[in-house]
Amino acid sequence: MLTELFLKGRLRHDLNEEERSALENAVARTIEIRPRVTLVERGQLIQHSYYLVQGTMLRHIDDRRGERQLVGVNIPGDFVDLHGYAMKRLDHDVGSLTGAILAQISHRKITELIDSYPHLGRALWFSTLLDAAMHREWIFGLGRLNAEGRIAHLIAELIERLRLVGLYDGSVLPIPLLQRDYAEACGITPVHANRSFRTLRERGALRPCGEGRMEILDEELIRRLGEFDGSYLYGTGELALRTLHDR
Amino acid sequence: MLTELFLKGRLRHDLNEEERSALENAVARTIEIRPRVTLVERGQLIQHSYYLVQGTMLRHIDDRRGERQLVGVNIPGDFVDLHGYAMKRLDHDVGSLTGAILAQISHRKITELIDSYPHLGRALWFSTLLDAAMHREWIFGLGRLNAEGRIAHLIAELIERLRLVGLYDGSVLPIPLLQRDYAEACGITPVHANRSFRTLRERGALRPCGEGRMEILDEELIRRLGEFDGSYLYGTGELALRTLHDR
DNA sequence: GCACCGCGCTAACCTATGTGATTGAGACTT
DNA sequence: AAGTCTCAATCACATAGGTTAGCGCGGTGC
Repeated sequence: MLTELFLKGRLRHDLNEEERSALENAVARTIEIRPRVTLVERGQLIQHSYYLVQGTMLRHIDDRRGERQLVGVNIPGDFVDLHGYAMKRLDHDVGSLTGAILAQISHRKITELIDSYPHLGRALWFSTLLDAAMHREWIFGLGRLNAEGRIAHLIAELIERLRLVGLYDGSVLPIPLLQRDYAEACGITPVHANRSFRTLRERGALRPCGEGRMEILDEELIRRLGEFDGSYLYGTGELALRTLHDR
Repeated sequence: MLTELFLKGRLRHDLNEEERSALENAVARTIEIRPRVTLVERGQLIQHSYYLVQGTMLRHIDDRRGERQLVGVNIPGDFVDLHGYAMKRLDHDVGSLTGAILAQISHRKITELIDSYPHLGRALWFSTLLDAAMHREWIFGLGRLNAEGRIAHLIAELIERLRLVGLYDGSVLPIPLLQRDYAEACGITPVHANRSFRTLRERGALRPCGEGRMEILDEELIRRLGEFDGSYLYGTGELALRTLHDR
């Protein structure tokens, strides 16, 4: 099943079988793309959205000088541009970090899904609001943490999100971000990202383990340095749904 | 009419009379609150959302040490916590900057609205995605601009948003943010916010004009310093809807 | 086999921003 | 009238992070 990870660990148990298979059947086709290619460009009129089945995608805004600011990272189970459904044009670019497999769903189908399954509609809405919650947390990190904390926060978030969808093995962060990518996400220079990774290494928090991946040695420390509290991911914790969604 | 500013300058002409009056009739009551009070607290279970009729509201995340990071500013025409409809608990606090008037709409009513007027449902969704687009732009600003640029970007955004809803008179920014508020929004210290305002003043970009308000002397300069391009507000410009929304 | 290139890594130096303290104006209390 | 706040405005000093340059390693192309 392509969409089995959608909202996994979140509203999962709140989507019934009918809704889930309707979502599954809405997929027009799957596409496979290579690493570091652009999937959706800012400003382009879109009629489909993409659900990420495998791989990692990056979302970014570029400034005049071509400097890139990451505004989001997507992992399997995420829609990468569902907000494009209501917006029709994105304000940012979406591209692959690794090779990736995506399921394409037309906006027409999404309208049908929402009309037929109002609760699924709210789940789709919810998933775009999760993005917004992550954005807010990134704003917090950029505004209040130093470089080391920002990197730690990002890593802690990725670990937690991977864990929610069952893709974290407890030791290796399976996302091959370059130090440049961390720099572009954290609003620092690659040189300073390197410095920060050195101190993280020296503290025994993590170490590189080839192919751009990180071995996580002390997740608790990473969370502390990043002042990370994952409740904003609405998986577990104080913000998660504790009662059945109002259907 | 309470909700006349909702999506004004955006999808406005895309809401028909029936939808608009349905929204208007969904308002249970209006409340008035005083300056600098909390309206919705992080984590609290909510059953209503609030639409801002008058005044300015601030949304913020606080860290362990009580340091506050603003994650959004709301002006009349905005829902301040519509995302609470799908999330049930907010990941951040919402409070007033000035005295404010808000229209309360119960989540039950919102469900009815969406079920009866699918297009209005998408408009509501769209409005929460506008928030997300602003979040992304703030991430960009925090990541890529220096202190002066961040302040300029924030001011340029506020001007543009006020203009879209017809609340900008072309010269005074009618939002009495303190320098501390700018600092909390821009991830800098109040001392540095003060320095940055001095250089903005010296450049002839703006000047304070009492009650915490700013007189805008050179909007073009402010936009340039903040690398501001308002298309992400989906009002005018390359991202705005140019065709009728798919109903 | 050699040249190249991207990436991680480091050092020396410079600058933007943080820190801590002080001052004065205006509003509000008592 | 005196005391107390809060906020804008500074200053002197400390430091996180930017800049520029360079090195080595591994992959890739010729």
